[in-house]
Amino acid sequence: MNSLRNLPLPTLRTFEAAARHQSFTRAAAELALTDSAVSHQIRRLEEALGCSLFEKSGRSVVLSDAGRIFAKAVSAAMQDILGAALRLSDAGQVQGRLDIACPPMFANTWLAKNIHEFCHDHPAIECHIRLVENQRVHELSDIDVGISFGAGGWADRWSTLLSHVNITPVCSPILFDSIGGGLNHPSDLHRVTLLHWDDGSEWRRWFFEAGAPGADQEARHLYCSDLGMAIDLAVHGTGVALVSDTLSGGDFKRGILIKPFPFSIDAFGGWHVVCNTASIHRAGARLFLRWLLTSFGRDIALETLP
Amino acid sequence: MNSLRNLPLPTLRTFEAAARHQSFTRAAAELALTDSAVSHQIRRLEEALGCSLFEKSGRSVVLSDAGRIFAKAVSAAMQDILGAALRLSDAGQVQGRLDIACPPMFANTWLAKNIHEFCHDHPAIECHIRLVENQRVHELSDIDVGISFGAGGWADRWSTLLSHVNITPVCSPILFDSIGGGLNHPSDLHRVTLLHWDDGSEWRRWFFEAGAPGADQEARHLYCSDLGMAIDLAVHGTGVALVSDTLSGGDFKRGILIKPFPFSIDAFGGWHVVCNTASIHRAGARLFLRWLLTSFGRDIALETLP
DNA sequence: TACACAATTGATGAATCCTCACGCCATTGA
DNA sequence: TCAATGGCGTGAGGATTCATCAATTGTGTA
Repeated sequence: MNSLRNLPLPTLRTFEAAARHQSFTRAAAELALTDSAVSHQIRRLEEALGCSLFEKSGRSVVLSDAGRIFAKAVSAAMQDILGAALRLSDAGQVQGRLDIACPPMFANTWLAKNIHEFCHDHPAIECHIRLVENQRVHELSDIDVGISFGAGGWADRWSTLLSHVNITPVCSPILFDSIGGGLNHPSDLHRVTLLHWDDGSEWRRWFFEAGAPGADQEARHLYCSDLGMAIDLAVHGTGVALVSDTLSGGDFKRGILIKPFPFSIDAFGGWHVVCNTASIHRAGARLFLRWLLTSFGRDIALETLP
Repeated sequence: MNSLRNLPLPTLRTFEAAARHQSFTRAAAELALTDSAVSHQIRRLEEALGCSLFEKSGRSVVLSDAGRIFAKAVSAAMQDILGAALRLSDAGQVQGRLDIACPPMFANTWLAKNIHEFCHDHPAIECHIRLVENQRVHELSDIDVGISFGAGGWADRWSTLLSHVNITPVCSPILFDSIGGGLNHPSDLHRVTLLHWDDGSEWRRWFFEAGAPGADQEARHLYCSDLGMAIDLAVHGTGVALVSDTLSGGDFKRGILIKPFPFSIDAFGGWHVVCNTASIHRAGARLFLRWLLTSFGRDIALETLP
């Protein structure tokens, strides 16, 4: 070893984790690798260094003398590098363009209210927010991060849940009053227009959960591509929308919307954040994801980042 | 950047070199890469960190503020890791088997005399020396390092020159005296047996350099696979060998061999060390190469190590 | 004795990395 | 002013490295 020209650097990260955990399995879990990958890497490092870093003890491993010496240096060095990288982030040094896509609904109710925090922390990141149909978030290839309502698990992208949503029917007081006899039972909804912001499955689930027959025949249906639009329609008395009981909290307070039924159901979908696989290694996107997930109290989800 | 899970570590080595030289080209030269590779790596690192590390200044490049901060941390960290790796080497911690192949000649005249140094410095390395025909060094796949006489540039292996060799004809005094009229002119050699340790080209070259016609017709020829064997044959008066004027220095002093002609020629070949491409990343082999090259005063050659 | 756990191995497939060829821009010198 | 040169950037390709899978060994536990 006369220079580190030939030291396989990727193995150092793995070694550091393995040394810290004194276990290949736990290191693999931390790094989102297989046990096998860790084993291979340690072996490569051992060959490069020419000495064994671990010794088998029973069915686990412990650091050898050489391993202990090396682990000390490596973990300190890694810490320093990580520290320096973090300092760059925290100092607002991160720059560049960040393209975000989300449905208008999300922009209106959450992003518009909160994004200033992110912009303040990272003044050199130039955010471009594109308001697109919920479904279209997954079709765009020229965005870094997207927010979308759905069931999760989209192909070719990393994604994680931002928040579950409890949905309940909402309508304007005027509509409520205009219905003879009010809305006392789910089946009363068959006489009003049902506002959909999806393909209709959430309403179907709601009727199922409410123990009432579906409204396929009798009720009128109006479909729109955005949850916010559905709320707007509800506000204007066009019909009853099935929306989050918290996102439109302000409207409830102001008396613009009311909840005719006292219960909510967990929506089939939820708000998810998705990230382009190409962008996920870039600092700007990662910072945004971190901020978003932290804001939603989903710190655990951060650890699933590749 | 929340962890260094996603930091591409190989780029750090490149960045460190580029920052130190303030030049991609010089960094590329140091790391034996192309300019392009360096450029790509820096770009990848910049994307991961989210900030530009270099700024263009005219047709060269200088560290940005962020770059300077990061370079400081990275170079220190790399130094620490390198230092730790070196400490393992120097502490004789390097272990494992090392298979070395060389012709008997080299083993007899040099390796046997000097290998104890290496063994002393690295007691945990188990050296296995295999004496094989010169040519066979390049055929063996189960060796780490080989030493061989030849022109260099063997396929699929790393190799470098250990030392040039000046060759001159040698024979025993008895043979010399037995020739009527002695060996005064190159053409006198046509009356003796020429001892070859190669395919005959070195003798041909010698006759050419000496300005004498070749000896293809008249002289007797004896071929053997080892230079040392040729010397032994010369010592026993079998013929005249064309060998290094230094490797058999002891024999000259003891009067066992004499040099009939006062000049030497630079042999076409030279002693080379070759290294298996699989072994060249292993510490044991690298330490051996370093020791060998340093012993032969070929420190420059170390830098050509991949 | 069977089972679960941890690490290892070899082969295969995927991702990364490097190079090549070209392009760009700034400096140099005729 | 116009090549010529030197240093860096870019996109496509091919080679190396890396990670995974599936099977194996060896150790401890029920």
